[in-house]
Amino acid sequence: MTLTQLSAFILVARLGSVTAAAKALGVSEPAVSQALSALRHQHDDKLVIRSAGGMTLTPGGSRLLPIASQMVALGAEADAAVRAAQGAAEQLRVAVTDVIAEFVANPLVEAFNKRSGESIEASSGVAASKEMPVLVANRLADVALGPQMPADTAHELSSDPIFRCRLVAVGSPRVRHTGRAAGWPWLAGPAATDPGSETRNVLGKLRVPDSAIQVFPNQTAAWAAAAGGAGVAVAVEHLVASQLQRHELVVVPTPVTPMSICWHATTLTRDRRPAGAASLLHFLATPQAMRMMRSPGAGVPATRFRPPVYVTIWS
Amino acid sequence: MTLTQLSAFILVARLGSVTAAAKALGVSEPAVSQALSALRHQHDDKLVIRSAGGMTLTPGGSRLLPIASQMVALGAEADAAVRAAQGAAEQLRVAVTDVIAEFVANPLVEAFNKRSGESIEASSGVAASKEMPVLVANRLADVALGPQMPADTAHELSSDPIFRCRLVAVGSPRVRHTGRAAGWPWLAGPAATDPGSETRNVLGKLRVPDSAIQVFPNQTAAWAAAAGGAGVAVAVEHLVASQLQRHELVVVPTPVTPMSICWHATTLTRDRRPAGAASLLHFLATPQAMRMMRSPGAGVPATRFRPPVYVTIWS
DNA sequence: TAGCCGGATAAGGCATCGGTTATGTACCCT
DNA sequence: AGGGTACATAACCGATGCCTTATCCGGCTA
Repeated sequence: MTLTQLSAFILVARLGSVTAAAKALGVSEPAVSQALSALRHQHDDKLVIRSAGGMTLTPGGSRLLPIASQMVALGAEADAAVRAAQGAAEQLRVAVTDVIAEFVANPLVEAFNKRSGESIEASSGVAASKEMPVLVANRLADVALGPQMPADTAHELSSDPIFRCRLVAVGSPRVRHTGRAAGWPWLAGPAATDPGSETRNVLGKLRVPDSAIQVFPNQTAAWAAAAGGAGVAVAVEHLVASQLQRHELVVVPTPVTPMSICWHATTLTRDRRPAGAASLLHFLATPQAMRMMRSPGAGVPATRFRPPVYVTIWS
Repeated sequence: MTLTQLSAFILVARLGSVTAAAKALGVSEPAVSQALSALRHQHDDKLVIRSAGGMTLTPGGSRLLPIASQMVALGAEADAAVRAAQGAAEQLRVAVTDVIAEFVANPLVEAFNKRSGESIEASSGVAASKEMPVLVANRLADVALGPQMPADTAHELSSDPIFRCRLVAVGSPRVRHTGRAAGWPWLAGPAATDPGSETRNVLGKLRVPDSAIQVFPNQTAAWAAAAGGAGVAVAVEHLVASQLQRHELVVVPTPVTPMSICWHATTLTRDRRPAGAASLLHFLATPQAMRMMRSPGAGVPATRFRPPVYVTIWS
């Protein structure tokens, strides 16, 4: 499976014709046909089949197309990325958990970039807690912000505390939540799907069944739904401070909350840590960074906004 | 640049040693050394250099590593995806704008999947409005939900209205917004960075400068900040109904709002439309779907939640 | 300074890729 | 049924990929 073969397949799928694809690629028709044949043999699937109105995708082909597309796109991107890096700023990749991504990652990264001038360019990506040690150990991320990492067997990683806060359960002031917490309807952000997250930890300790958890596309939406009376949500206390103050939400006591937690920054051990990572760790200890972690939901200027990227690993 | 070469590079970067990488791959040391050499020549960058404590990445190499990683991972995924598709459900890819993704895409897709039994498996991805025609025309998405698409020159696409609603500006009831709208602080979700979105359209018509726009990671967060008095936000009226009713937000009049808009579903023209797409269009016209688009922010069960995926195109 | 270790390079062999031209075969359309 | 269009296959060939063994070179250490 080579990139040229995939390109041929993509064009056939997009244009609905082998000959058109060949013309687009500037090669003979059998060249494309053969590339297709190679892919078909390897995957043991026709991928595209003749039908009225051009070649159409088989189920297998329609799965392959987006993947192939991305691979080819990445191939082009690879070239550009390396070229752009010649004499460019050091790049710092920060993996963060879902909650941190939603509330503090963007302003934090933005401030760090501004502070370090043109020399470092940090960017953040969302990752599951369980993946973070792997991401950092394998150099796919330089720093991870999230729960404390278990001491690494090979002593390759170090986890430093950066911010202490409390987890609480919150609900609408107009609804009384009584009885066993496991029986309440629970509302959560994507963090609830991360087995290593503190949110998940709380739900687990309360023995809340999956069927009682409604997951929202982001944490703020879950809290808004809780304010509307739809159920109870796990929240980082200081991040809902304004809703608590305005009495849109109230704290609901449970057997395990309030719970003290501490965000940690995980990196390689000091000797093998890149300069940018060390610099970020230093920044995280400044009053400016503390202030940003404490005050939730500051936006970033339109020109600097980056949509969240989900980081993936390959095992 | 082949996948084997990239794999070799990845392992060298991760393990910090050519020989270790060779051992891991089960080949001789010159094999990986040579693969590395090929990449270095192609990109005209050393990528990894000898240094104390193993091979370390150059700036170029550190840009390449995540891309290479993803390519190799996708290579493995491709195989699995096609195999899994043999005799599996038809896959329907729905591209949606940011606002739709945040509020209605998940419940809608979930309900559609349930309704169509095991035969169709729909999934949604976020895309910029401008990219949607390209995504659909190139078979990278089967259906796009968003603003109306301009009539396609080649008459390949058709855009059908599915839901009519109103855009308003909202702010805190405790703050008076007077004077020119362009002077107010504006709070927005990622939609503000999509040049083709209705939100962007409103901000443009009001001549709000970029510097006056704070972008939040999601729309709900922007509204929460507006409720806190930080500024004014563009909102789809029925999606903030509950906040309006609870008087956390009030409508702020502007010269261009309230503005009537209409969400559209864009697909290939009927004759070349896949069966699943036709089925979804039909579903979108049902009262059940209408209800879901009208009532904002329903969560989905934990087991069915999918984090948002940003769809990209390759030109 | 000699020796060693780890990476780079050289040279050679086999397989595959990626292209060509020529030919076969399925399907649509009078 | 016949012709035309479009995809698949065959046969061939040069370039490259990918692996081997052998050798070279640059740093570190005894």
